[in-house]
Amino acid sequence: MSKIPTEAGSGRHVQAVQISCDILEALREMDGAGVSELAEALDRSKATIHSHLSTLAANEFVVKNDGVYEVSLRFVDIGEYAKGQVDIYEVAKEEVERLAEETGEVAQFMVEEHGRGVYLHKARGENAIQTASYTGNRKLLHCTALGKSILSQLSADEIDAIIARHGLPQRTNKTISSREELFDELETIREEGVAFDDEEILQGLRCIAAPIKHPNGSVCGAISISGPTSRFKGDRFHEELPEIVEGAANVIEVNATQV
Amino acid sequence: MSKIPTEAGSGRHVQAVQISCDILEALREMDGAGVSELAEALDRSKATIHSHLSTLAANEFVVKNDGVYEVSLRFVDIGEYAKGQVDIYEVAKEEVERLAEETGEVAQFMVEEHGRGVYLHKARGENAIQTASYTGNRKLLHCTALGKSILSQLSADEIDAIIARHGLPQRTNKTISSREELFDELETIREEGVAFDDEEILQGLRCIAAPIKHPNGSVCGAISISGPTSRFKGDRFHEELPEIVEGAANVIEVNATQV
DNA sequence: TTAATTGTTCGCGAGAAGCAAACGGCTGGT
DNA sequence: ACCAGCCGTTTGCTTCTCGCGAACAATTAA
Repeated sequence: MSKIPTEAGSGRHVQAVQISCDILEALREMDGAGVSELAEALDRSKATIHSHLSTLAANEFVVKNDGVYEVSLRFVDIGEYAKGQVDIYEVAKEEVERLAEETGEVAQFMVEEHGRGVYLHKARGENAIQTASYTGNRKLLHCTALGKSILSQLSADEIDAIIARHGLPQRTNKTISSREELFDELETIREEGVAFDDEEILQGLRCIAAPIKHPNGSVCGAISISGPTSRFKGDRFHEELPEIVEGAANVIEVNATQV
Repeated sequence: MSKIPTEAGSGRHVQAVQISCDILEALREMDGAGVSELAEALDRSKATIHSHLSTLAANEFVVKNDGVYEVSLRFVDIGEYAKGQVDIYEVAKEEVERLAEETGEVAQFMVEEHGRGVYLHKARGENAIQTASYTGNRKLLHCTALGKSILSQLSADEIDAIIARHGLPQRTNKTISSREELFDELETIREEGVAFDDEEILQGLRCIAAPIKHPNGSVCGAISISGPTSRFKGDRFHEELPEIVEGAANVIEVNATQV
């Protein structure tokens, strides 16, 4: 019933598939590449890379444009499908739009997968700042308000599994980087119902997030607003905005049950 | 230089990779599945499916939720990246939004890949009807106005390669389904600069599309508006709207060169 | 409790897949 | 124009992978 972050890759491993996965990752990293280039980067023979690329191309996962292989637009198709499979996606999207409009800031929606946070929607209000995150972007959970609000709803075992898998790497000097510190913070979040990010991922950026819960108590995502420290301070930061974000999360919870 | 639709999978084929591709496709088709289910569907042993799923999960291409495997949100990430790699994407997106606003109808943007058309953006105006297409959706080129306007800019060889690969299946009784008919139509499109779809893919649906060309003459996509026959008729259908669509295509061409 | 179904592990043999090397096409340099 | 070098593609060979069957757990149903 509960969503336990599955331990990665027990069972047997198919090497050939691993090579293709590496190729896809490299193609993305390198913004497209040729056979020799990939062979060099992955330390494999040209022949191997070539036959993998052929297979991936036949399945339309890569495409050859002007002699260089690139990841194909088929990922857009499957990605869009995967997004749609998240059952609160539509209502969350609507609420994110509304939240951005209401506050004039950046609003976002995140879900957890593989122990990481995945941004699924972002809307920009009138005064919205530029943020690096984009739809599909995967970030570690401990260093964002969205991530921490999701973590706050998981069991200690689940959290430990995530820490074991990804660690708690430091992003800025304010990033939480010890288990105790994190658990204390999560306790506070549970009490207040809202999570804050005070320049923990980027200097000058503050966020406020609230978890979105299933009727059965499990967490299915989080919603947030982000803005500059210059506008996110005082009562607005500690009272007004948190209330609005919490309200938005609540709206999603209510609307989701009606689907 | 020219973008010749590559003949699918010449070289050698990696069977193991093919199996994983089949699994991904099946998972999407079946909206998630278990090991036994997949083994049944793909006619493979449970052990094989299991080791593939392990590998795919370790690479975060699939995820196990409550005991069923599903395609993961990693596709959203890569898909978003792939979309961004299309160099006219941003300007086309803006223009699609503007076009929808101006006409009140559905506006869309498509590019070609693997001999198919891929919808990359859709915007809905005030009176927009519901259409089945969605971002990432892949459709054959011969049965939409968008697709035909792209085809109209390809060489006969390229078009023949696409026909050989995908055929010209009939969608409605008005769908173009012979090579000659298609080539005649494409000639007309080249003369007029705009393509029409008069219920060729769906009863009651009409579209107008225009190709978007690179300065070097190659086609890099198409833009369209769609609406019901009740509003798409007479002068509006034959004069006003085509002019607007062609103008939009032109705006994209001009803006794209500035990037 | 038993029975049935599903997920997971293991050993083994066939054949798949990765490598090296050679080939052909293209490009750029002189 | 020609050669040199690089890249993509193909082929044969050898090995080790990987797919299968079957046994073993784990989960659910009856």
